[in-house]
Amino acid sequence: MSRPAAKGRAAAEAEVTRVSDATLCGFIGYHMKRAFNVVQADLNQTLKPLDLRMVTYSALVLIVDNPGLRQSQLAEALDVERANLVVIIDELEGRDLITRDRVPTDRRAYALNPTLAGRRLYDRALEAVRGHERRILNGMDEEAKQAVIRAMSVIRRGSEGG
Amino acid sequence: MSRPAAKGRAAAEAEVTRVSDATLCGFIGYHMKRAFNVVQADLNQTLKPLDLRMVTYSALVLIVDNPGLRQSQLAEALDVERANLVVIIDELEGRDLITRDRVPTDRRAYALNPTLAGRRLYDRALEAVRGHERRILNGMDEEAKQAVIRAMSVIRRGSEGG
DNA sequence: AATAATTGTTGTGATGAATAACTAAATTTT
DNA sequence: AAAATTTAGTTATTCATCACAACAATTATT
Repeated sequence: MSRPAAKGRAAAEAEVTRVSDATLCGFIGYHMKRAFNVVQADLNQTLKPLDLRMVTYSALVLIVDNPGLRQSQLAEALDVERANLVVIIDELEGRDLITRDRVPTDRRAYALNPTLAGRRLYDRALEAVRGHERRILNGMDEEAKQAVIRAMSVIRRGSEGG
Repeated sequence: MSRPAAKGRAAAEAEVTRVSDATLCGFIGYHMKRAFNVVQADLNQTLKPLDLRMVTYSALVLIVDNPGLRQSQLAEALDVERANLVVIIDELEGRDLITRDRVPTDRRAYALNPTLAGRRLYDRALEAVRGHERRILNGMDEEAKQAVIRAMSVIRRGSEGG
């Protein structure tokens, strides 16, 4: 329809010197993926000295901010399967960053609570991640940041209310 | 430092009714991840009827837009390992969407070219993905879109020039 | 000619996410 | 109260993805 067919045919014979991603650049999702790859890579490097990954970091933050929450609540908040959360919690508990406390009123459930070491690591991790964001956003002004947050929220909302 | 310790201790005893992700919401990366998850899920659903995944779709687009490019060029453009690109190309070739043509001037290399079926699927996929973006962006104005693209570019650039 | 580098390929191991099946405990139904 | 259903956490399995090493064929370098 809109694609100039002649160009494609002609170019097929010649050498491709510079690969054009112009079509993909027309999509927001493409830009998001490329940018997020960068963010993820840098964040994981940032967290490596603290022996944390993205998920363990997020889990720790949510546990410190919401002490006493259940594993199922955390799983839902993190958007991971309950089953897959187990190993994450195992890791944090094994490092004495959190405790699994039985809930007297519901003996099926565990209440997750941070230890002192967990809170200390939380503080260190938060500082590190703030630095990471300063680095990757590289002087982006506040207005631009807010615009991104608004846009991301629009995308997230859209998936809820079908 | 800035965290009100008393709140954490007190709340540890009570039930957690609503899980707060306020701390994580302070980070752009968190919003990006959550939003990108939505995008990825919807995009994969969108491409499923065409038997395409994100990577095979991107690969097809780049091959149609850059006919004759080498596998190594495509691998670099897609940011995947040459080794891992092989199976992707195998799939597209197996479905007769592209051809691997030996390059006379360099008999190590293959030139990737779309078939007619490949170009047809390209057109259909592009239309589908445009619909997908319209859906997830849900009436976001052009200015906001451009702001996102600019911001994502800032993040991407930052990772190149160290 | 000898050596090094490049292109595509194969295989493997680590990782992550999705699923089913299970135990224990709570809740609902009968 | 007994039975059935649901829920919380766990285990194991499968599957896809990805990084890495090693390799053959070809080209480039010295």
